Amino acid sequence: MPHHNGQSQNPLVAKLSGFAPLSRDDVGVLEALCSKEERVNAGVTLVDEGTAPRRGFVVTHGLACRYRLFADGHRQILTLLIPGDFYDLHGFLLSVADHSVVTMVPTRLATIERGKVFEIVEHHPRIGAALWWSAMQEAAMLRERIVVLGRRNARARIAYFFCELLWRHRAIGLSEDQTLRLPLTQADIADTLGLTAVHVNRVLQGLRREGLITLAHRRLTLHQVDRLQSIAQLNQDYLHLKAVPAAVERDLEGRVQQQAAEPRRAAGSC
Amino acid sequence: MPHHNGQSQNPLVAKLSGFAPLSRDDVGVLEALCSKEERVNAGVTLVDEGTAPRRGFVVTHGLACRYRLFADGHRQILTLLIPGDFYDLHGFLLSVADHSVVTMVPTRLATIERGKVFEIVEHHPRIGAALWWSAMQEAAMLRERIVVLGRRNARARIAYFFCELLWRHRAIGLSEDQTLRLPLTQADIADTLGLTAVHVNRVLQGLRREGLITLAHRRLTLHQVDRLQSIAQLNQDYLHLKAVPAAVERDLEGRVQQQAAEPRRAAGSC
DNA sequence: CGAGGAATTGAGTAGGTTCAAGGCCGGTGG
DNA sequence: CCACCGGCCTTGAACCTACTCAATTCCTCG
Repeated sequence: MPHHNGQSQNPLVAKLSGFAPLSRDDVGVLEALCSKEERVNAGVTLVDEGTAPRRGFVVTHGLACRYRLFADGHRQILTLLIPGDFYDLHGFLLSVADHSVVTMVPTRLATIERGKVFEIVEHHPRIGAALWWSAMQEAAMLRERIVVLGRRNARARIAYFFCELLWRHRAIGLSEDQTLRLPLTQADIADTLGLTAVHVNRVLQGLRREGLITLAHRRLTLHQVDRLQSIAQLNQDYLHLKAVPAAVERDLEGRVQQQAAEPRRAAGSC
Repeated sequence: MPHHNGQSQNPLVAKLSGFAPLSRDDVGVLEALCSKEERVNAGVTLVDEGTAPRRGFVVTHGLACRYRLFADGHRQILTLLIPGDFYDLHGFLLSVADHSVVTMVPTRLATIERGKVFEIVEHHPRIGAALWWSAMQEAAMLRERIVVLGRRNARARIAYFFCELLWRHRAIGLSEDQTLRLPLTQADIADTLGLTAVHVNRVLQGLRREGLITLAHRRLTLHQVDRLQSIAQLNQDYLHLKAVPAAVERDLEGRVQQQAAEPRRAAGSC
């Protein structure tokens, strides 16, 4: 059972490998899925709230965000899309997008043909399982944001945000040590965390003064991750970014074998 | 093509019917799924953060909530589970629950056997599609909460919360007119919206004074839904609670037929 | 080198919290 | 049927976090 282990160059593979053990074949399929990259400038709207999105995509390089804009000019960033993250992977033809997506730096995408993912999942149950876990983790992150916005002050929100970013970047092999690329303005951070740019500025200065972070030239370094985690009141393992628990792996193997023995059975995943 | 239309007594059927047209057979399967009800008192912990949840369930009567508790005694309610809502329907053996679930009134549940849903979905693509849409709508609601907590004041948060509740209750046939059962304390509302009970109290008084709501004896009435929606800065149709767009129905029919013609194909759903 | 976005700083304000006390109401037991 | 009890709601006052508005400086990029 030849499973892929180390971190791939391909961020999608790296991310999904964290959720389920992928075979060499699985990896090939995912790499093929990302092969036709498209380059997009910074500030390009990929999905426009209120219109029907054309098709899904995977971010392979760069950075984008989902956001909502309001009449009064306020903005709320919902999630960042870093390499390996995707939008409407299943091509579910939303009639109307309830939020927009925009690139924040020059970015590369692989657009996904409608229906393609269903096909893949059918023949690659491990990919299906990984996508399921990925969706569950995404939901867990949304819930965590609700907690953060509902019950944490600015300092804790920012500490949380930085810790989350570090972990996500590590999961796709984009952060050796405690440093990562962060091409966000303070206004972007504010819009992510429900704060104002002015206040973000002041809190960042505090964190810098205490030697907890360095943030300059679009690079963020967390000097004391453990202290930041405690400021964020962060529950170490909420993120499901850890290796898939052994029980689940056994479960998956069971289903894979079942499928082999009984070809009609659906892959129990999408 | 005999599809079920009107609102069923069964809240799960009513809810899923809003997402995809269900056949008589589909409805029967869902009703069977909910047949073994279990009665639970108020204040019973169904899932305990930090432990492995035993199994998934559907709420058939009553009210529960997902929440997180903190060392300092603060609480954040993540989502309410009203009839028709479910927890871990797919029985995905989470190694550790990242939040707790507790009943808020005497409640009836149907517990779901592990693997059962995979089986059902395999043979009932319309149910699979409906569950997919349900999951997407749940994610949309989580995103909306992020917006509400990030960028709205207390008055708008509460107006939003009440509008959402009304719509959700209507979707399952639990609200004629503009009234619904709301057995929450002001502290519960505060914990849902990231506020304090004291402040919720003051804002509620304002809404009452303006004749916008009545909230007493565990019953909530919205007297001017349109005005409340505008206070909430609510985008009418974000909720995906509307009828499934025609395009998606066509798509579903396509896939259903495809499956009939080519039995090996997975149902593209779970 | 100039221009424009981003970061920084200051001062005043507001929305919401905190702490604390009192009143209401529903349910329970005598 | 009434009295009691505990949880919930209500009110007041002081405080504080974060916002707003505005001006200045710093960077970065062309």
